[in-house]
Parts: sequence; C-alpha cells; structure tokens
Amino acid sequence: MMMQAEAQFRIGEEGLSEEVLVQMAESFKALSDPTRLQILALLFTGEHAVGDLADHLDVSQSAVSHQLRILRALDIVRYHKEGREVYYSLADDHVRDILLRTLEHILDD
Amino acid sequence: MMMQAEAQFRIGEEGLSEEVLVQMAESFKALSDPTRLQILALLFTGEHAVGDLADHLDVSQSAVSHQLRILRALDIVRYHKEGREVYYSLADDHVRDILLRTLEHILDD
DNA sequence: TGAATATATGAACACTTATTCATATATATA
DNA sequence: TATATATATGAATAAGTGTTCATATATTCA
Repeated sequence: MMMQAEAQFRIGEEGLSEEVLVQMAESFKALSDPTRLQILALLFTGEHAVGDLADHLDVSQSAVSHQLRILRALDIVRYHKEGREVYYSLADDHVRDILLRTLEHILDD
Repeated sequence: MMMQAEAQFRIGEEGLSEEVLVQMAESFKALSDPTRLQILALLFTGEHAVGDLADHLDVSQSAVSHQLRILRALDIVRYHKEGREVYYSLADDHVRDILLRTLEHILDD
C-alpha cells in the first residue's frame, strides 16, 4: 500500500512544490545542529525542564532557550508550563522515526 | 523488538556520544537546503545525470556539482560514470524513509 | 591530435547561524 | 511587597554556507 507521502513525492514533473521543499529544508535544518540534537536525545527519554536540559549541555541557558524556540517553531517539540518551569518533550512519532532512521544510517558503515 | 538504533539512543546518561551527534547533525545539514532536496526529489524517481539535474533546477551546473559533493560525502547518494556523464541515485532506503517521514511531518498540519 | 562536451573544483562574496551577554518577563516564596 | 528563581528575548559577533565565475579535468568524436 502506497503511503500518502510517497504518492506526493511523485506528483508533478519537477517533483515537490518549492514551498514544500523549503518547509522540509527548514525541518531538517532544525535537526542539523549538535546542540539541538543533544536536546532531542535527552527528550527522547522523556520530558525535561529547560534548566535541566541546560545542566546536561555545554552551553548557556540562554542558548538552550534560543534552540528550543527553533524546535518549537517547527513543531518538533511540545511544551507545557508547571509553575515557573517549562517542560519540553518530543512532538510526535515522526520525530522519533526520523531520528532513529538517521542514527541507523550513521551506524551502517 | 527493540531496534539497534533505539537501544543506542538510550545508552549513557548524556545520551549519544558527541561524535555520533555531530555525524547526525552533518547528515541532517546535508538535507537542509532546498536545492539539495530538489536534487533528491528528482533522484527519488530514479537515477539522473548531473546535466539533467541542472536542467531541472534554477542554479548553475557548478552549484549542482558542489551540492552533489556534499551529498556524496555523507553517503546520501551513489554515482557511477557512463562515458563522460555521471549518473547519481539515492544511496539507500534509509534516505528514502527519512525523506518520506519528514514529508509526512510537513503534511500533518 | 584538436575541438567539443560533461563534470568537478577553487576563490570570492553575500547571507545565515549559534553563541554569549545583558536584560526582560513570569512565577513562587519569604 | 520585595526577593529569588526559571525562562525568554534582543543585540552583537565569530564562524559557516550557497552561489557564481573562471578554470581544470576527463571523455568522446571528427
């Protein structure tokens, strides 16, 4: 059975619309930084507050917030507030799948 | 059954090693440009020579070669020469999967 | 061999990005 | 209310990126 996405990939002589390609590029760009990937690796095991993330990384809390903003904008992470803390988690299973496939791709040497 | 990659994602308190995260980031970076994605969308339907790719894109042949070099370096595309033409194609199914998952992610709005 | 064609490469440049620092906003607590 | 804590934001800056232009390399064919 052909998935919707696979069907879409074949639409049109030039392939996907410029708009969709730009959106895909933006999503991949959001995953293309080691700091953001480290954040996602931490979130892979469950939700974490911003400060907790910052404690596990080598960058400032400010940098973590900036990166979370990027991940948020692309629906890669969700968040909810509890008191003055903000807990982040992975947005959906697509994100999990994409991370795992890419890890497999890396490990296949 | 837990995949190897999934198991790997949980290894260690800090998650994945810095080296693996950097490699993943490089792979995603290779996918994070509209021109390169358009190349991959064309290759999704089968192999294409460099000039053929350039004819379908809005950038110079030089730019296409530069981008193919990046995709080659990360094992995202394969190639073989036939006479003076060089035919490129997608390297493996991980690449197909990653592209499709991301497209699904985009289309889920 | 010489000309034409296909692809690759290096330099230069405009544009983008990840970080820190300083500070703002929001919430809890004494 | 005043203070402390958690997070977010804007400005500045150093480093990285995608493109074109010019040119090199490789292959075919007259």
